[in-house]
Amino acid sequence: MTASVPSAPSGSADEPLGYDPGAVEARWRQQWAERGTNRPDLAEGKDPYYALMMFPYPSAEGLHVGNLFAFTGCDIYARFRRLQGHTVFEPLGYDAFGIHSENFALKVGVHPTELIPRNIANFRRQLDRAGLMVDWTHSVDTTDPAYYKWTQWVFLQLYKKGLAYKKAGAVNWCPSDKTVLANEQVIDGRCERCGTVVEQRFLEQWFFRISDYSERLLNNLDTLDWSATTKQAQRNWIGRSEGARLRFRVLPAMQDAGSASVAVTTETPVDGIQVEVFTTRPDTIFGATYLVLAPEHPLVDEITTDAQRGAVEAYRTGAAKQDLITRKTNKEKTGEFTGAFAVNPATGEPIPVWIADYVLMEYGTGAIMAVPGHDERDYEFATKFALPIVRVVAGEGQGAKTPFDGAAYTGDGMIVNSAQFDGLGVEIAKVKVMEWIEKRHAGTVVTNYRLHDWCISRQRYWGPPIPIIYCDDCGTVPVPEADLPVVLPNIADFKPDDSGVSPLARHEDWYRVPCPTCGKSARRETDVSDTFLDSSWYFLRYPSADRDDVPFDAALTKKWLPVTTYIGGNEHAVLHLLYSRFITMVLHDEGMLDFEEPFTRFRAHGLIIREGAKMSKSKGNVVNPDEYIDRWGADSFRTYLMFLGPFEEGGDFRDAGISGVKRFLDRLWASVRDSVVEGSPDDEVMRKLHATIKKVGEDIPALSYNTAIAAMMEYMNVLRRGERVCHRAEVEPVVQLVAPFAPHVAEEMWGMLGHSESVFDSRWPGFDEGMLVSDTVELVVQVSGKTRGKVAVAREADQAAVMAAAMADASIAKFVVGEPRKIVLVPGRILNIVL
RNA sequence: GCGAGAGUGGCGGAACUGGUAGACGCGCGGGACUUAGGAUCCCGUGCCGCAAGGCGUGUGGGUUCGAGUCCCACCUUUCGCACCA
Repeated sequence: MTASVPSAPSGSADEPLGYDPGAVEARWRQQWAERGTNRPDLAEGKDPYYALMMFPYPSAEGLHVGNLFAFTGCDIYARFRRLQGHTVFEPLGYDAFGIHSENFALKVGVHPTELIPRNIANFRRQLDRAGLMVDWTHSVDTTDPAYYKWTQWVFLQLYKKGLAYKKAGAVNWCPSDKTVLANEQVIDGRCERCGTVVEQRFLEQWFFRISDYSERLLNNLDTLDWSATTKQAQRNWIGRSEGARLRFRVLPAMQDAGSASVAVTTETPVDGIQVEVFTTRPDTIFGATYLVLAPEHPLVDEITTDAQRGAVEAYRTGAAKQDLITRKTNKEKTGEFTGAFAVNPATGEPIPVWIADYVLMEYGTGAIMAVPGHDERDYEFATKFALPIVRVVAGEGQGAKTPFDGAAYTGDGMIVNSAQFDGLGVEIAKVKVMEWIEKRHAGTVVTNYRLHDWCISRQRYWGPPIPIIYCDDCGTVPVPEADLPVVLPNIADFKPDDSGVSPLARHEDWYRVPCPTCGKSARRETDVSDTFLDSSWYFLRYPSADRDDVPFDAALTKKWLPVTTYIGGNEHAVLHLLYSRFITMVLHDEGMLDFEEPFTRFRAHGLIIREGAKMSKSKGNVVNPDEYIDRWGADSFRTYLMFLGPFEEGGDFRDAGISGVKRFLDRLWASVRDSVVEGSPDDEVMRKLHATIKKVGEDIPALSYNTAIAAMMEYMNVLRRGERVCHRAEVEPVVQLVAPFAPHVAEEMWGMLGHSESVFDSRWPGFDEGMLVSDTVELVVQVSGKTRGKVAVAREADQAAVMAAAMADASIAKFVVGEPRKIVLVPGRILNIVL
């Protein structure tokens, strides 16, 4: 490519400024493709840098500006690293399986196998003109059998390790999507996708034992360079709490509960029925005045007395029928007495056993010891049902007999009414009580996690079939790896029904297969897997995307992974990242990966809003990238997106704003075009240039793109002040600074400066520290803390010299009446004369 | 309720370990060049005031020579989690 100056935009022959982005960008897209500029040598490249962005779901609406915002942010970072000398791998693919695609296909009546390639083609067209440094020779499409073959392989690795299991259980069922949802997909009792109230159903589901990894998933967070909010979100989700499991012996059914105490001994707690509870407050055990079981608790039947059976059954039926939304939002306490009593292992007293829906079967043991004095929920319940409330913790100014003032006391304090533990602080008491409990075999210290196992089966069509075959003789048989992929058949009737099984179950010709072990007629699993499984390992696939013999090549993986920087949306801060970490840990434990955390650095980008409002189709305020790129060019569009606000916070897209960015690029382009090599660069301009190189080089790694752009604009203002002719040395480095943001026009300008190689094969400019300091400095002068002016003094000027300079300025001196009480001089910054 | 964050001009947003608040851009006002300009260039633009000057970073206190920045109390708001024992 020789240096060339394109003709001025059409219809404006006298146009003094401004390039034609349409022509420039098309030319450089073609150049990049021909030269292979964006294809790193994965095998040989030095200093590898893996820049990953969350791959998009290729929707029918096309690329969203939010996608482009994220991708551009990642691309700028990647291009910057390349300019610094790294071999940068920046892949992109499509997350095209899942309910979202399938529902859309159903809505428009087009089969997903037709729809998805069409959407992908459109995405690719849009992505191509966005100027991303993507290596399209290493892409993935999760719906491609060449990809999901290995998704199924991942399932088999977990299955082999005993980490995939099938379990019948209560699942969340969305009556609208007609499918099972993961707990994570239920928000406030509603389907996160369609908002329909979720029902409970009992189905056989495949689960992954992610809960076995709770502790590692939690502890490893400390080693990761992730934003604090993302780490916190993961911590909350994993939900570790330290506590204890305590066993309460249930007394045999009695006619008269009042006489129970005579039968109580605590010496033989292992006999008979016991209820195990989870608590984080073992220190309050002396205040446990009743037990509560979840309505679904398996022991309820056994312990309920004949007299109470009717009432208990009625309550359980009511609770079961209740959908999750009422159960979780209705805070009014309800419950029923089982008629049974258990022994408080600390006091030896009998306490009633209740059932109530405020106790959840999924958490802890599904049973609690109620300490109404020191737990708000228990207090409310005890008040409503007239159960005894005992104080066992006394706070500041409280004693053993201080009555409750309408609420539980949940604060810190001293243990009271608890025999030998009286007088201890709450934290010490937790330890001492548990020592005592453990000695008496009434319980153990445990750590509890909220994280549940990951339900990966979906009774849907548009996903990878789970590679399992059921044989009457051999039982559950994994599909041999050699037989992968289990190809998703192209069926016309892919609409789910409420039978609780996948549409694939209607196709015997597909599911009827010989058993891989014995050869007898057997049946395939007809469920498909969760989309989150597709995306839990795709980053491993990219470098090896052209290999069909292995999921990921060992040498390439060793070289390129873990991902150096991962950029994506906060909406995936919990699930996708957690699942990816889990799968990576499992493969690590199998010896297939030498790292257990896939993403060394993760940053979540912010959200783009439009004119102060959220973008939505219904409001009709969605930004269509095509229109803006047509009008302003991709370079201006990219740079404007980054200029809106801090990358990690997002910004407010206003149509008017983009013109300022185009003007900036036009000015730079004109300065380069008109630059000369004769003479020498201006000192002041060069000082500003070096300061700008420093600032941009610091801002980009911090993802502070908006201020980097502002710094370059500021430099342009200095550079062009007085319409001077620019020296080439004053503009050449700026082309490199702007290149990550506006890659096409940067290439164009680089060519205009006489370079034949891509600007991205040049090296990021250095700066000279010596250029950043000058001999004189401007010092702000304050009088009693109020700014009154500024004086120019030598850099090393001492206090006397600075004072003299200040007093020489009449507009400052007039405020200094009398003798200063104190003079504060911060060299290079400020002089404060205190009167 | 718990956890994390955020409140700065007409607007988006700057401000390093406390040191000229409002960089940069939009918008707006004025000017230049023009038949014209939604093109380009220059100047101005926090508020009050003719000026000198005063007032200003959600509110009220505090620390300091000096506070957008630190401390205390409160208000508003965004995002997670939420009957998790």
